[in-house]
Amino acid sequence: MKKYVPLLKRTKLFSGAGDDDILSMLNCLNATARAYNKGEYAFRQGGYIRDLMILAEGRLHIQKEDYWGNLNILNEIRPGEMFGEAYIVPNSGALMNDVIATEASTVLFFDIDRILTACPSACPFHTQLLKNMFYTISEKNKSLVQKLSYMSARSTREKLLSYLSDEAKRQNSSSFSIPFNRQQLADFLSVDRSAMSGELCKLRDEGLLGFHKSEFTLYEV
Amino acid sequence: MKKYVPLLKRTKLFSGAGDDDILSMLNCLNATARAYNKGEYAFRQGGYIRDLMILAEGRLHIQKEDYWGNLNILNEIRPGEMFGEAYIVPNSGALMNDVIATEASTVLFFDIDRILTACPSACPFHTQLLKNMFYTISEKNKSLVQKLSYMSARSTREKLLSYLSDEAKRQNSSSFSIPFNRQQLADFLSVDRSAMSGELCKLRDEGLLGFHKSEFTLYEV
DNA sequence: ATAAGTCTGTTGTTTTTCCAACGGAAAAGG
DNA sequence: CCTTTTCCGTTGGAAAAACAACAGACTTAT
Repeated sequence: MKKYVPLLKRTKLFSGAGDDDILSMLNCLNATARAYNKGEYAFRQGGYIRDLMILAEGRLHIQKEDYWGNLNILNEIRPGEMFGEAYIVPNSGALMNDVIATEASTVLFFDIDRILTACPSACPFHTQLLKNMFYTISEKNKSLVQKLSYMSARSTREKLLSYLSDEAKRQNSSSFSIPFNRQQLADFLSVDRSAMSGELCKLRDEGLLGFHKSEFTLYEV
Repeated sequence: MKKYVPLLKRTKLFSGAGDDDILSMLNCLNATARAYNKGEYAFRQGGYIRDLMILAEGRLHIQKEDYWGNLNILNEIRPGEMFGEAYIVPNSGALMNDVIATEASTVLFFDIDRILTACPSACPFHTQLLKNMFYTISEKNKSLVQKLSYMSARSTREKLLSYLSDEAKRQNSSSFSIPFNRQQLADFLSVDRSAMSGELCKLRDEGLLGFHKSEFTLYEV
């Protein structure tokens, strides 16, 4: 598990921890790792989760397929991100979504009960970890609300503009790249791909933005 | 603050606490209360929050108005529910939403720093409170994802069906009432009211459901 | 290098939603 | 009890999105 220490130091969950802190936490939290191939399902709808997870490397999509087979990407997980925290409440029921590795990925598992039940003496970092976990969930919560605000836009055009301008703000540059291809972006925003593609070109022709593949640039009007 | 103890005992945050626990926590967490009139804004976009809040009585809507004045209800808060947890992360920035009281409401405020920084001896319930808070946020997280799945439906019809069937499941009965009037439901699902109204009647005529005001009944097909 | 497969933009048709407006029913208020 | 306001269903025209299908550019695998 030692090789994950540099990564973990950069995660929000272990923010502020030293190497020693992390090593002792890994032990205290019963950390394990598991690798997934590209395209492999990490979890499926109907399954159960009893751990808190961090993506060490690769990329995961949390997605949902409805009764008629429409696919929707609910969220994208990048290295260092924590996930699964919504399902570790006792009796929270079965998973309602699929988690799929869109690249070869490695996931770290942490025993949730050991996180919430403090080990007073052994881990000096434990209190900070709790704080960090809380902050992380809060931020995720906020980003979910943010996505809800994209989704609540009435038109494809507004969805695109709100998502792209938020992304520009987030990356602190009017030029940025998004982690989706066209189909994935359409699934993320829950719109039709071809209609979205057309709308993107219309926005480009109107001079609001430019793009090449997944690289976008927003222009002042 | 004593009069809120019975309510707080029934909240998720204080689940499992005795009267004494709650009284000492109220003191430890610097709890205060504030009342809002019907229609009054509790918080406005651009403001800042430094407390964790619980709605004691009334009803709040978390809503967002976009540049062109379209109103969207992002969430509804009912008595006993915790809210504001997404904005208490240090440097999390200004509020992006409005919080409005749709009925005369009372809100309880708790000092977040006192929650996260344990007071070892004074409050025996503090550890459990942390656990409860974590569970609560997790559940909220989950319900946000659930709403995202309503929103990701491509048509008004599917949005209605997914929301109503989830609500039936949640209330454990095929007959149930929703906490929205038509306009609010339309805002919640981000669709046009009149179109939604028409779709509802179409669903009724097709025999999938029945309704009277905000009382709905789903029928097997 | 070639072939197979994927990604993206484009077009035309069909379907759905949005919007504005109206009237009746119900609720609220005096 | 009467007036005013809100709520809800309905309609028709305008606008937008969904859908299906296709062709060129680019990737990947052999």
